[in-house]
Amino acid sequence: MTQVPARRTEPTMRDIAALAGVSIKTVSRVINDQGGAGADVVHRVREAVQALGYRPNLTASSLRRADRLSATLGVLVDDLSNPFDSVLLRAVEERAQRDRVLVLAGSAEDNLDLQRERLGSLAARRVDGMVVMAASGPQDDLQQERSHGTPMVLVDRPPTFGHTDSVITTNRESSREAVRQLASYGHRHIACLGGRQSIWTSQERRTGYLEGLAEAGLQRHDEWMCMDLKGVDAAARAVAAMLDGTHPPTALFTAQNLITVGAMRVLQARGWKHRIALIGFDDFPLADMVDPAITVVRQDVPLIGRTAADLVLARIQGDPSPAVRAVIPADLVRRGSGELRPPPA
Amino acid sequence: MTQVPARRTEPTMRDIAALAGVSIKTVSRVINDQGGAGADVVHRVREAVQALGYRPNLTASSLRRADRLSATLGVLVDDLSNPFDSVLLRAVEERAQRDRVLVLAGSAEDNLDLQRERLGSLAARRVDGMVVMAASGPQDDLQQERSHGTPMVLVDRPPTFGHTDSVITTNRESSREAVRQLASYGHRHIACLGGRQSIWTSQERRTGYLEGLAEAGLQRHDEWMCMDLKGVDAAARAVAAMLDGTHPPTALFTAQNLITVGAMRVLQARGWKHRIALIGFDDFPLADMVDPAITVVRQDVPLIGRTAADLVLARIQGDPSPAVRAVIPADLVRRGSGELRPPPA
DNA sequence: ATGAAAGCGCTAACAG
DNA sequence: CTGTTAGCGCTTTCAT
Repeated sequence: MTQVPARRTEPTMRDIAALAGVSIKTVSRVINDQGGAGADVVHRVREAVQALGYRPNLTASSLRRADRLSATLGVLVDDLSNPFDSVLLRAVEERAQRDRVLVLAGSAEDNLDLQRERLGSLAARRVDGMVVMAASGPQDDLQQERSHGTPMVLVDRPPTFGHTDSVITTNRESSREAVRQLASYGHRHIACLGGRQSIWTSQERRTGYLEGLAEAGLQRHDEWMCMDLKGVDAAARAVAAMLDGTHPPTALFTAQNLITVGAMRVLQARGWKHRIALIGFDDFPLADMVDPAITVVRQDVPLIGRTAADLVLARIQGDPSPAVRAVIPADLVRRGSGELRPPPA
Repeated sequence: MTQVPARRTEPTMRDIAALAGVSIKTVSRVINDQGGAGADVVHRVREAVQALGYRPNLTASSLRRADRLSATLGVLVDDLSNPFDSVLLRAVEERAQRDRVLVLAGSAEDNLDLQRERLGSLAARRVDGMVVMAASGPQDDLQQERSHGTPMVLVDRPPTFGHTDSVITTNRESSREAVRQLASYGHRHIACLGGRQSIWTSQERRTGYLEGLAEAGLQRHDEWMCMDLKGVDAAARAVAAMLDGTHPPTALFTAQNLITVGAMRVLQARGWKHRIALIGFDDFPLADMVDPAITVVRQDVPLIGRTAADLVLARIQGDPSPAVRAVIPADLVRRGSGELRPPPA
C-alpha cells in the first residue's frame, strides 16, 4: 500500500474565471445556468471547469444567497439502528432527495441532554428544517429551536407546544382494536405488557388497552398490567411471572416489538404458543415465519416518514398554513397468534 | 391550530458586539473560548448571546477557518433502511459524535448514477470525509472524488483503485468454513444459493463455497449452484426447484439474508426443516426463535462501522500512513439448522 | 451580454 | 487584553 494523498485545495470560481478569461460573475452565471451569457463564453467556462475539476461550494453560496437555504434537513431519532427509525429516515431521505436536499442524521437515545446537543449541532449547520422524534420529558429545547423559526415536524410523538406540525400513528385506537379482537375471540383474561411509560406511545397504547377492555365489558386487573419493561429478557420474565400468577391470562397484548419477542420466547419454551393468544404492537421481520405466525398492529412507517418530509419541505418553501397534526392509521395484520381461542373453562 | 411562525433572521456576532459594546473579534474570542478576554467583557458578551438567542454559524466559520473543516462526514450506503446499512450508519455516527462530527447520510441503491449524484451533493457541502458502500461496477466516480483529496473509506466492498482505506469482512473464508462444517457433518450434496454476482460480496461468498467443497474433497455440481437471486420469493422458487431436481442437495448454503429466509420458507412448507441442513450468511432478528434455530455466519457490523469511522477521522486529522485494508472476522453462530446430519443413504 | 464593488458571518494576521 | 483590516467563495446590486 502506498501513501494516502493529502487534501489539496479545491479550485474556486476565481480560478475558473482566470483560466477562462472572464469575470467571476460570469462564471457564476454559467455554473448556475442563469443564462445571459454568450455561447462561446459558456463553452470556455465549461472547459475550465473540466480542466480544473471545479466543484461548486454550496456552503459558500448559501451564505450569500438570498434564500440562505443549505439544502439540508436534520433528522433526529432515538437510535438510527432501530428498524422503525431507519425506515423513517430512509423515507425522509427519499423525499428530500427529490428536491436535492440532503439529510443530517442523529440519534438522541431518548435522552434530553443528547437531544439538546444534537439540536445545537444541527442549528449550527443552519439546516433548513428538522424532523424530530422527541425525547421523553419536557420539550423546552425543541420549543426554543422552533421559536428561532426553524421548520420542524415531530414524528411518533406529538409536541406539547403549539404551532408545530406532527405525524403520529393510531396508537390508542389500534391498541383498542387489538384488545377488542381478543375479546371477540372469547378471551376474558387479557394482559398488557408495555414499555417505558415516560414514552408517550407506551402510555397511549396502555390507554387503548384499557379502553378496549372497557368496551368489551371486561374488568381490568392490576395483575394483568405490567409496564416499564425494557428489553427482551425483562419482558420474558414478566410474562413468565404473569403466567405463573394466581390469575394467568389467556391472551397477551404486547405493546412493543421487543416485548412481543420476549413473550414469544416464553410461550415457545412452555409449549403454550398455540394456547395463549398474542397480539403485538409493531410488525417485525419474520413475524410471519414463526409458528404460530404473529398477529400484529402494523404502522405504516414509510408513510409517516413521507408525510413528515412533505410537511417540513412545504414549510421550508414558505407554506404558512396552520400547523397540522397528521395521524397515519395502523392496521391489524391477522396471522394466527391473535386468532387463538381460549381453552374451554 | 394557529399559524406557523415564519423564519426570522438569526442574530450575528455583529449584533452581539453592538449590544455588548465590544468589537466583533472579541465576541468571536469569547464564543470560541479562546481566552484573552477580561472577565467583565466575557460576561457582557454572554449576556448579549442569551438576550438575542445567538447561535454560532458553523458554515460561515468553517469558510474562513484555517482547517476549513465542516465537522461533517458523508455516509453513502445501498439503502438506509437495510439492517446492515443502518447498523453501520449508527456505528459511524456514534464514533463521529465523539468528535462533534455530524453525519450526512444517503442511499445510492447500488446504482452508479445515484451514487454519482449523491457524491456530488456531499462534495458540494464540503464534507470532511466519506464512508462509502460502493455501488457495483466501475468506481471511476469514487476514484475521482478521492483524487480531489477527500478522505474516503470503503466499507463492505473493497476499492478497485489505490491509496484508499477499506473495511470488509471475511466473506470468502467464512463461507468456506460454513461449507466445511456442513461437509464435516456428513453432507456430500451441498448447494449454494447466492445474490447478484455483480456485487463483490456475492462473488466472494460463492468462491468461498467452491473452496470449501474442494477442501472437503467434494465435487461441484452446476445443479447445486444458483446465483443472481433477488428477493425472498425468487430464492424460495430456486430452492424448491433444486429440491425437486434429479440430484437434490441435503444441505444448503444461502449467501444472503433474504435468500436464507426464502429457503426457510420452502423447508418449512415441505416439512423438511429438520431434514435439510441450512447455513445462511448474515444474521437476522429471530434467527434463534424459529425451529430449528438458524445457523448463520455473523458479521460484526458495529465493529466494521467503528473501524471505518476511526480510519476516516484519523485521515481527516492528517494521518499520512499507508492505506489500510481492514478485515473484520465474521463468526459461525451454531444454532441447529447447520448441525443437522444427512439422512442415511 | 459582461463586470466591479460590496457583503453574507465569520476567523486570520497583525496592530496597538 | 482588545481592535482593525482583510478575506474565505460565493451572490447581490448596480453599472456599463
